[in-house]
Amino acid sequence: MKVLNKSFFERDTAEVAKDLIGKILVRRFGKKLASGRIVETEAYYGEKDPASRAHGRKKFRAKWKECGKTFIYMVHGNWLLNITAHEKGKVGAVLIRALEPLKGIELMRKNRGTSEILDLTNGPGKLTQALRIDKSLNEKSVTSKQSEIFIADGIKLKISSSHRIGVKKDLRRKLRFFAVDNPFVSRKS
DNA sequence: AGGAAGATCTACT
DNA sequence: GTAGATCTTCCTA
Repeated sequence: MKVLNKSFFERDTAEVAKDLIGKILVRRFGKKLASGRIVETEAYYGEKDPASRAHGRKKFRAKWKECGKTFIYMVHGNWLLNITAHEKGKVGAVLIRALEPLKGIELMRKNRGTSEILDLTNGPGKLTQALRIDKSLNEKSVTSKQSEIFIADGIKLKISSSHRIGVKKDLRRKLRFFAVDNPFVSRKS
C-alpha cells in the first residue's frame, strides 16, 4: 500500500479534491486498520470563499499553512473531516464527503449502529462516526503510515462534478467531485 | 447568552 | 421527496 506524499497535497485545492476520488482513506486503531475508498469530495478555499472556515478568520488561515494535515470541526452535531491542500502561499482544504467501505466493516457497523452497508459512510458526518474520527485527530499528518489516519493510493474512477452541498453562499465554480455511478455517493446531482 | 454551522434522522404528505 | 426537530462546538455580542 503506497501512501500519498506531501507534494500530492501541495497543488491547487480543486485538483487535489478531484484526484482524491478513488484513493483509500485508512484509519489506524493500533495494529488494526479500517479503510474506505473516497468517492466524494469538496474543495474549500480561503479568503475568497465565503463558505470556507478560513474566510475572514486569521486563526484558521494560519493553521492551514501546512498541507496534508487533517482539519476536523463540528457542524450540526457532526464531525467533518478535511485535509488541507493548496498551492504554496494560498489557503485551501478538501472535505471528504463519502467513502465506500473496504476494511473493518464490522467495526463501522458497530460505530454507526446499523447493519446497512450503504448507510455506513455515505455522508460527511456518517463517515466520521463509522471511523471514530473526532477532534482528537485534528491536525494530524495524513502522509505517514504510522499516523492514526492517512491516505493511500487507489484506483482511477470516472469522475463527475457539481456544486457544493449545503453551503449557503456557494461560488460559481463547481467544487464538488464524485465517482460516477457509485452507490455510496451521498447525493446524485 | 444567543446564534450559526459543509448534517442527519424521523415522520409525514 | 420534503419538512421539521435536534444534533454540539465555536464565534460574536
